[in-house]
Amino acid sequence: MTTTGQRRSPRRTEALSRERIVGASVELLDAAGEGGLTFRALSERLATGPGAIYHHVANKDELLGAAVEAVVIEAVGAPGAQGTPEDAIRAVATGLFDAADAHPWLAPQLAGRIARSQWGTVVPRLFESLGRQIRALGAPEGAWFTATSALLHYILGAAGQNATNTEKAHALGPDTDRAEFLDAVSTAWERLDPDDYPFTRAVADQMRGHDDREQFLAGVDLMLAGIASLPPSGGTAT
Amino acid sequence: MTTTGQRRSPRRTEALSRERIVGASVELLDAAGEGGLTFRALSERLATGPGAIYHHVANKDELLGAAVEAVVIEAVGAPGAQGTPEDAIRAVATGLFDAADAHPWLAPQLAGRIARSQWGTVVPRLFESLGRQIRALGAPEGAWFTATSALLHYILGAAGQNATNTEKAHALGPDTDRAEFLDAVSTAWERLDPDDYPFTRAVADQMRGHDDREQFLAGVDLMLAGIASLPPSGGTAT
DNA sequence: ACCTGAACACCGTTCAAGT
DNA sequence: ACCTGAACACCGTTCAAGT
Repeated sequence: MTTTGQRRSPRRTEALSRERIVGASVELLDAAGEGGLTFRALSERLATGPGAIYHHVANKDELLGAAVEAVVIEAVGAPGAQGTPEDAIRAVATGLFDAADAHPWLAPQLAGRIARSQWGTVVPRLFESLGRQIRALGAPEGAWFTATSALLHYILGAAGQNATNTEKAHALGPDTDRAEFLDAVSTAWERLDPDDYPFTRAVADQMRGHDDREQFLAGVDLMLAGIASLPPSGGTAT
Repeated sequence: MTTTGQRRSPRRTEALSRERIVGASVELLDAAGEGGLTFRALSERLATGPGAIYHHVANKDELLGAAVEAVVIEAVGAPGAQGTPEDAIRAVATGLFDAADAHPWLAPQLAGRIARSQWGTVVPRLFESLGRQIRALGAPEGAWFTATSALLHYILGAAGQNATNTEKAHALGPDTDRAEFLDAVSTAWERLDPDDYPFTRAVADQMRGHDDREQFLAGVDLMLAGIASLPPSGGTAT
């Protein structure tokens, strides 16, 4: 009957909750990569035993999925995008691009989950927000599904690749920046066998000195151009 | 080089080799999924101890990478494609599509490896064979890299998704075929909240009764249309 | 109801010892 | 050089026991 709330207050500093567990998981993943997320490391960080976590989360796969969702939802947020459909699509794309860059474990995780159709709530969300804009763009109805999933696959794939470039550049040493790393990659490409890899060699120089974000958005625009070029209706004849 | 040679024949049924190990790994992955590949299960199948494998393979990650490569190389094979560049691209695409369908672990593995830039020898190979055709298509040089990686990301993403559909359909029971499974998915989509998911609901009906391979190739054609619509040169202005 | 933490059934990997 | 297989240092997960 003392103090403010007179319900027996928890003695522990903070009660365990799914939210707190997911938050700590994201921190662990950011700090130590995918291998860093362990029920033991997690329970130590939360000052409990490993078994306690199972009261809030079914298993590790669900926990990883929840971490993915938390990060993606924070990144793309509310649909409140203004401007043209193209702008709205670019906003979703850059949101994922930046999130993948900030959380290097994100893109491989998300790509793997999509490939396994473990969609959770986040894939339908992304699909929906991209698809609405494709519809607004006036794409023929028969192409909606194809165009939306092509766009989503590209965004995730390219965002992930960029994130890994960042990571590998850092791994080469704190002084090494992206440009230096990309230069190393394109030099390696230029050393490929001219008979087996003529195209890759020809393209190697394009990697050098190109802004990744710009390259990424050029890819998005390429897809938009493809969509815009579709005949106005009934593409999927049978 | 078979038994004919009279060099002291090994007493064991067959000497261990990287090739045999990779072959057994693919069998294990096909039979029991990604979790089925274990150094213990593998060594049992090969009638050795787990330690023996390390004489031919550095670690599990390399082993998985080798399994991916073996399957992909068998699928897309030699570049000897004839016909138009479009046909050659479709040949690579359907090769990967079928391989992903036959080996459900392939697409998630490959997607994850690309996202982590663990390219091995197979990603450059795919990149090269797709890129050559994009060049042959007359795409502007500034778009080669972007167009090729967009195409590769789409192919892997969509092929993986299809493979999972096959798997999940089988999991529902041997009698359940794809059409039945896709029907269940689109019914679920139609039950989504009309306020939050208007687009996904609108698209749900398209899933029903559509041939997956056809849908997949429609996506490839969409990308080709985007590439064809590019201005003839110097797209990447700065 | 929630938490504890020892215990279980596995892993990948190593390494002395064999041939 | 190649193989053996016990041993090591981990995992995710469970579960009796506590509060």
